[in-house]
Amino acid sequence: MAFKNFSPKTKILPHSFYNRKPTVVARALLGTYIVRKIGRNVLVGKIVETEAYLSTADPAAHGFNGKTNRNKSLYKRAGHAYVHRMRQWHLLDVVTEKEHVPSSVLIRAVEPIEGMKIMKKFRSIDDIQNLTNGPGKFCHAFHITMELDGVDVTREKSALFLAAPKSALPSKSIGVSSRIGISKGTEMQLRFWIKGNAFVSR
DNA sequence: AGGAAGATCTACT
DNA sequence: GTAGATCTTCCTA
Repeated sequence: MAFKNFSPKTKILPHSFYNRKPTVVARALLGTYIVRKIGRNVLVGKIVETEAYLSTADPAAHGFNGKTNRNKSLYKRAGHAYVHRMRQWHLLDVVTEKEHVPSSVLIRAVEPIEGMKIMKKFRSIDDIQNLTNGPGKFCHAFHITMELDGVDVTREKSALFLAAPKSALPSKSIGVSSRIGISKGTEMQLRFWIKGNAFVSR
């Protein structure tokens, strides 16, 4: 597989990376690479915006009212994908903390790194700026569907996994605000993004 | 059964 | 800045 902007030798993020508080993981995920394999094609994006969801202490978290058929992947071990639908869109979380604790980090936006042609095809648009700068748009561009719900993202053979950046992001360059699009838990400062990055959703 | 709610997006003013 | 499209799940609002 030929890459221009991404080395496939980059280290995959292990289970221990995710097995921490969602606030810690949400910050640590900024600048990491998300890799989506579709047949012979590979899409790569750099994560530039995340939100933390805090298990049963957080009224905006999907696990707040307990386990259902829809959110059951949230209760898996850290490092699994939780995919759900929001109207006609899909949204992607990665599960954090230990098994049976429904905390997670929502991937809100990425910067396209590899496979932009395919992303454009999935999105049916040509504007790179508008390809992945929101949680629904990103999942559309990366063809993240319910098939990926519950997938282990710590395995390189999975259709979806995450890889570490070359160098860590200085904490100075991380912006913090309240979360977007929710009606409860809006007072908590749980949204994080890379300051100045053009692919942050707003 | 049926309806409301929901971690969105686009197109309009 | 706001309205409307649109789809699945869950609870009876």
